[in-house]
Amino acid sequence: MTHMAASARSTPSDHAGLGLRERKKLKTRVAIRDATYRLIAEQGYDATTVEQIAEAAEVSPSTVFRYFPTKEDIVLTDEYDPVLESELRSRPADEPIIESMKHVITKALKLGFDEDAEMTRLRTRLQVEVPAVRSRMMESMSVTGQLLCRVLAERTDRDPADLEVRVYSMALVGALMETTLYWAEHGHQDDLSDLMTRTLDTFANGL
Amino acid sequence: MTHMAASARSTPSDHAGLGLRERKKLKTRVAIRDATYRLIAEQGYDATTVEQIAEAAEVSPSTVFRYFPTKEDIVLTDEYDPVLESELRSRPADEPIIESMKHVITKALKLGFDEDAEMTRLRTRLQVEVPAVRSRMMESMSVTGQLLCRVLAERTDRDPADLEVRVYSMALVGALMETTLYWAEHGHQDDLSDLMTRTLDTFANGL
DNA sequence: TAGATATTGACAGTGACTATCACTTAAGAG
DNA sequence: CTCTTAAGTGATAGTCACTGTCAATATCTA
Repeated sequence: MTHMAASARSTPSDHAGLGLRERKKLKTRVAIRDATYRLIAEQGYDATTVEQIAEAAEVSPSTVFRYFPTKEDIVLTDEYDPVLESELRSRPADEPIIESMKHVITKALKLGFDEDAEMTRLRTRLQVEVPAVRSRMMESMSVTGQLLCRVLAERTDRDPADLEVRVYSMALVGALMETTLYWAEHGHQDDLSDLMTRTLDTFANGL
Repeated sequence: MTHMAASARSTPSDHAGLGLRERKKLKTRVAIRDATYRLIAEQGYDATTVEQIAEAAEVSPSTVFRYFPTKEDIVLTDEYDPVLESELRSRPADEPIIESMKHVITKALKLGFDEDAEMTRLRTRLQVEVPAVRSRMMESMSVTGQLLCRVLAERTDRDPADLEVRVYSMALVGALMETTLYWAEHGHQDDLSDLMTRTLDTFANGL
């Protein structure tokens, strides 16, 4: 879901009664992400080195890479795919997929989005402006695509590895991603929910 | 079109009556690509450094980067987007887009593909196996997407920047790309034309 | 508290990519 | 044909993302 607009500063299931170790890890993770967003907002993406991020987050560069496999991932990583999946599964099984997506997306935007609109805007702006970030976002597409494959396969009683299921899923994910880019390219002026609705209608009915 | 299967060892409009300079450039370009494919086939993608490529192609590393912006581009770059565009435009304007795509793709596969099946297989295999290559391929999607936007906009008499046009185009390109991946993942055993036909049917009619 | 284990930082790489500059070589004018 | 101009090249020296290793430290468990 990185390619959509859901934000993710605080993880879905924040610090519960975890051990000290886990709590520290979470704190470090958040520290790195916050430092990254701050520095990038100040200096831009390319001008911000991992070393600077490490220093700002008060960890070593090694640690940064232990938490995030690549620099782009610091910006992009979120944990909303599982949420999306369970939300989709909670919709009636005979509802058309497009309808389900409309509901789920609208809900997701209402909830997760207002919560931290600033970061979502920065993130989507980077997706438009920084090739490396866009590229990584597109890779994340295939993960969400696989998720969709599973759900779709279940609903239509097919194999998730079927060509048809995979094609339909990736086409859909591609459509959603393009919508987010469109939104960001136009300065986040439109209402994203409206755009998504238009997208899903186009997807269902053709041009 | 990098994400599709069209190959491109010899450029479409090979060495005509170009000046000596142009001919040399073309030779260098081909030398770099051939060296790259050979080394990668022998040692794998990651184990092959740009330095090795430069040495094998008998140029300096600087020159390699003058010809190709990134290492992935050496593998991926092709020049078939313009061909695709003109072929698409040569179809009757009132033909459904999906039909046009079927014709154009089938034709492209028949022509450009048998010519150098070996390289096409290596290329698509790398798209599956090497994340960096897949990632770059996905970036090239958006270029082909824009191409499709132009053609579609013209046919349907809309603005190529319309959300609907963009969404439809990217969805279609995503579908085609997924098909190529599917083909490569299954060891290139299916007939790619058949797969593409199934894909376009799914795209037109839904799941 | 003692010992197993997880997490970290320091260090030393590798390799893709960039910028600069002098040098060679092809292209065009007279 | 030759001189000028500009294109193309190679060498060099960098930057920075990212990897691997190892010793030190912090947490957990018994």
